Amino acid sequence: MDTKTLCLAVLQANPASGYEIKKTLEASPLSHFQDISFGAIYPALTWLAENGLVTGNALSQDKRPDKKVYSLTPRGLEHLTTALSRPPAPDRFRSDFLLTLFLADLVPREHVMRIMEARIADLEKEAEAMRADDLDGVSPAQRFVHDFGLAYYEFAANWLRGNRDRMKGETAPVIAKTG
Amino acid sequence: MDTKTLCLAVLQANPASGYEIKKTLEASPLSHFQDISFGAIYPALTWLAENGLVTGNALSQDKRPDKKVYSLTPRGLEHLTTALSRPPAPDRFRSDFLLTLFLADLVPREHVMRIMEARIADLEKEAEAMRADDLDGVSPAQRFVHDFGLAYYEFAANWLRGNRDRMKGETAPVIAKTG
DNA sequence: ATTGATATATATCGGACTGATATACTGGCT
DNA sequence: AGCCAGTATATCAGTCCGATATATATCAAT
Repeated sequence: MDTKTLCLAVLQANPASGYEIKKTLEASPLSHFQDISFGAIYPALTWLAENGLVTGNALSQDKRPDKKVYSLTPRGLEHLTTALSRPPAPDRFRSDFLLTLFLADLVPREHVMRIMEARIADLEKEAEAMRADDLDGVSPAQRFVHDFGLAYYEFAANWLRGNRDRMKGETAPVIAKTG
Repeated sequence: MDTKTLCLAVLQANPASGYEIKKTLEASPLSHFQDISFGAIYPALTWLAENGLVTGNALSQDKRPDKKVYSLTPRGLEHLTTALSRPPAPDRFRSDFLLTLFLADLVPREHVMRIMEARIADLEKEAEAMRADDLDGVSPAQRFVHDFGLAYYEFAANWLRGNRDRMKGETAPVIAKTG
């Protein structure tokens, strides 16, 4: 989804500022499958406010920088549900790690095995963190997304652990030609 | 990786035109983890040629549009190996499908279950296609990436199949606040 | 006490990338 | 004859990321 829709998705649950939208998303199980940067959030919120999909209240805060808290309007909710009603785009899985493995013969094999170990450790750390997540008061839908994320990290870590020795030997790099 | 490096990665195996670079990547097991558009390839190739990382020969073809075939130079290979020697960026998993599941209460439940079935079917179709891949003459490194891709599709399809009934009931959507 | 790190908060901007579109020719199918 | 798919390059608007700037507050360590 684009940044606008993603902002609406977060605001649908609670009014929030741009900063809070990002932090909320990062704290949610959705963080493993969706991300947005500040550079995209602030222009998106301005656009959404100008077009009546959100309303913004500027809060002069006690001892903090000013905060602009945005709330979803009926039109914003309609935009969101319309977007969710369309068939979702295919998932996108981008991995520089697997690109490096694919071209493993161009770099020292120790380097390849080093990043392999590092990636396995990362995945296990991620899984460990998700197992520690507090799921009280979390809806079944959110739990479903959480559990899929956890299951993925466990799957990936286990698969790499069980297959890493296949990358120990020498190989001959070729990307097959088309036709 | 950026488009330039990805082009070099494909050219490292065989000289190719921009069009062929895209087709080659699409036919490779890497296609599940890396992608590039024509809009990025052609400017990248021009830059790479101007900076001596590739050499380009314009081929006036028999009965086809002209073709510019690019080859890797020693400097290009060096750029590629340097890029591969750096610790790879974290993987990125972007899923509008899981966003829709996360916000399942905002849309009719039948719609949710419909896209669930569709996604499971897609994943199984993808796995089926990969099982049919011809792996003769494919290097162990490429086979590794291929097998991980296949294992992922199988994992995802099986997990969703085993858990989809959890999405059948009603839920109450909330994205937890930070702090 | 002061430095440095971290957190809250918004904003802008260059560079990069996607997706759509334009152009142009070939070949096969109906 | 008409249409779609394939080969081939190129451009462009819209979008997004990552870095940077600005300003303030808190808290730990020196």
